[in-house]
Amino acid sequence: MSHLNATAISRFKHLTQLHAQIIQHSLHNHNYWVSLLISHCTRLRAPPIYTRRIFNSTDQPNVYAFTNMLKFYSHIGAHTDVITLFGCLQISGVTPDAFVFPIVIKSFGKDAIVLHGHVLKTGHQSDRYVRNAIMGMYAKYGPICFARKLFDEMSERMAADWNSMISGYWRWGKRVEAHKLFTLMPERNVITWTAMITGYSNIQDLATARMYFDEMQEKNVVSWNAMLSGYSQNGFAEEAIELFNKMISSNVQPDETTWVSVISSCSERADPNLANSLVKMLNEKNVRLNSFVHTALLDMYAKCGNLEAARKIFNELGAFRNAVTWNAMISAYTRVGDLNSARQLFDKMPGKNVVSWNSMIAGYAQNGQSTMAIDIFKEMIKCSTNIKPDEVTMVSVISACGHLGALELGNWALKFINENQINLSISGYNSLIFMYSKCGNMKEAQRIFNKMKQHDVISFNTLITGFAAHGDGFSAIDLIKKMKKDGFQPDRITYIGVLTACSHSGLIKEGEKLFESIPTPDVDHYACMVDLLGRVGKLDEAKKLIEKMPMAPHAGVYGSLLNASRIRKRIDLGEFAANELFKIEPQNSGNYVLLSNMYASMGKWGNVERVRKEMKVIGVKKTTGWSFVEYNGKLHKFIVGDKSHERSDDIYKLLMELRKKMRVVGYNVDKESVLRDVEDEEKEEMVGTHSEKLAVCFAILVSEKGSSIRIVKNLRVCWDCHEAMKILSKLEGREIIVRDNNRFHLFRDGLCSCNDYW
DNA sequence: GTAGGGTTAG
Repeated sequence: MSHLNATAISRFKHLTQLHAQIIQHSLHNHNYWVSLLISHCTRLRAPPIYTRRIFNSTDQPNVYAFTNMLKFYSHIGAHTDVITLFGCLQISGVTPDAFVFPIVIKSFGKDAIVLHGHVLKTGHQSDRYVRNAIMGMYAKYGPICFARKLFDEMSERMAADWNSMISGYWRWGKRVEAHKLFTLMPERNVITWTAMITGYSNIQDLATARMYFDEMQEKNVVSWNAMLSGYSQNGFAEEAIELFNKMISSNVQPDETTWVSVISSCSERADPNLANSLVKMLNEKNVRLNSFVHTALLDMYAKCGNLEAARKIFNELGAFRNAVTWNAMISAYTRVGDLNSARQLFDKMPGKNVVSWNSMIAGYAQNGQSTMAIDIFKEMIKCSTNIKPDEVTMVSVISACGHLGALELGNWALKFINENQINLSISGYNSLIFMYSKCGNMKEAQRIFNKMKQHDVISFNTLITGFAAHGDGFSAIDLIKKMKKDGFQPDRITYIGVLTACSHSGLIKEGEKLFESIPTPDVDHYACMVDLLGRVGKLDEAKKLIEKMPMAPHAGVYGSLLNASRIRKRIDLGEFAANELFKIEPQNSGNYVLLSNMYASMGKWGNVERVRKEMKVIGVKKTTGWSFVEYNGKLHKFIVGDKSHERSDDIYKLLMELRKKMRVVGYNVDKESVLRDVEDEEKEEMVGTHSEKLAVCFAILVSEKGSSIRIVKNLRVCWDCHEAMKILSKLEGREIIVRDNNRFHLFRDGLCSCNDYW
């Protein structure tokens, strides 16, 4: 045994050399050699199974063997193995020494609190490292005041004690205390400074972080990485890349962590050229890449639009794939709208975590598949008991409910949030504001807004857009005033919202004043102004504004003019606008329909016919409209000509009855076309979609008498059905609320709340 | 044996 040489082992660079030694020598009951070999396994990153076999080869491991094995597990982050092995240690009757506790405390995480008493009993608290570990545990997991108490009780402190305390304060958001300790600390080291950089980065104060970075005397690669990741995680991609270049020219060798940060900044920029140059550098330097770097690269390729390269990395990673790798690939697919590929991966993925579910839910929600988003959320809470939805999940779900106008579902989701004590941040509350606005409940939307302790620009924009959809111009104007008073700078969305609100309430003076106040109005703001002028009947001014625009008008500009021309029956301008639209977007059927509706509303059926023929020649297909009603927590969807709904027969029967009833009260059914035969698809197609009639009938069938009827539809409420809803509201004696893409129309007693058809 | 830096989802 004597020729097994400790110095020789410490020079080994490869596991195979170690392996040869182990085979040559019988290691039974030789704890010294076992401990030594395990410590080299740690150094050489040996596989856990291999290392454990060495440990197991001794019948009675002593405290050194245990310590080194624990160290090995701790080093690779196998915390459950540390905990189990510590259990073995206690059972085997070996007395743990002071060396064991810091390792074990770290792996126990917040449960290490149970070890505190243990330590006191064994008297190990006199050991400075054990003391530091206990204090660090309280600093990390709280209560932070316990950590401070231990800190104050220390007669002499190591730098590590100060550093643990400082980063503990940062972790608990106590900037002032962290800073105070920093100034009090007698001998600050590189770790102290790095902790300050990270602290300020995490509260998004990059300027101060950079101040500390520039001021520190001695920097190592970790300090550079701290600054770099501060930039990259807060969206300062330019700064990150600049700092990285500086790092290279300062001759600091980047490590894997560096690459991860830089690559992720490059992903954010989505710049393929930059991506290529980074990959070139990686190849030149011939660096070892771990799975973090690979995943970052995968994400970078995906965000730069190279899905094949991303998938190639994914495939090549094979057994080295982890949950993050899978998630990155899944969202790569959802990002481009390839939900099928995303779903395929998702279904195959082992060990899904909350991010996997969130990616899939958000993927559906952002690609217009709100119903699917909610379905998969239901599946999530049904089949995975160990994965809890978090705020991100709920933001997607709530926003999906908003898009659907599904109030019952939205309330259910909110109840879920409360019952599961999910904390909401600003964006969580913003999604609630969005949902209630979209569901027509502005009171609740406002209540949530007022309840929020902090707002951001999006909070204001969401509520303003809600007011706009409800035609509440005054509230929108009040809100932009409050916004400025609170010190928020309105952005382009804010102005679009307020202008739209003015437009929907006919506030021409206020709108014009606001338009003047926009620092750099863009094409969308011009479109809003054209819409506003059009709605108040100043169509010629609208056309003049278009001619004066400093940029090329887009479809929205002419669309507004066309719509106004239709309402005001200005054939000349309508035809002008329509012709421009046909040039810009020849395949958009909506424009043809608008034009033909204009003709129809003036009884010019010949022209209607002409447009219809033109559509056929060009090959434009009218997109089918759908409407739905939320009933009993379920969404009931209706499409013209589709009779698959279970109550279909009753619905059509009711439609006939209503038609009779109308004749009795004196409406000309054919003229008003309210209940025109839905089988007449050709005419149906020309004058607009009437799926909402089916939806209304369903709602009449299932809802209580006297209650209001709420419908969501995916196309603009057209002239025809607008009239139909007015009449129906009178006939039925109740409110009908229709939400088309972003407008609310409240029909009551034969009138509509909106200003479209004055 | 202690303290500081990393990839994915809204």
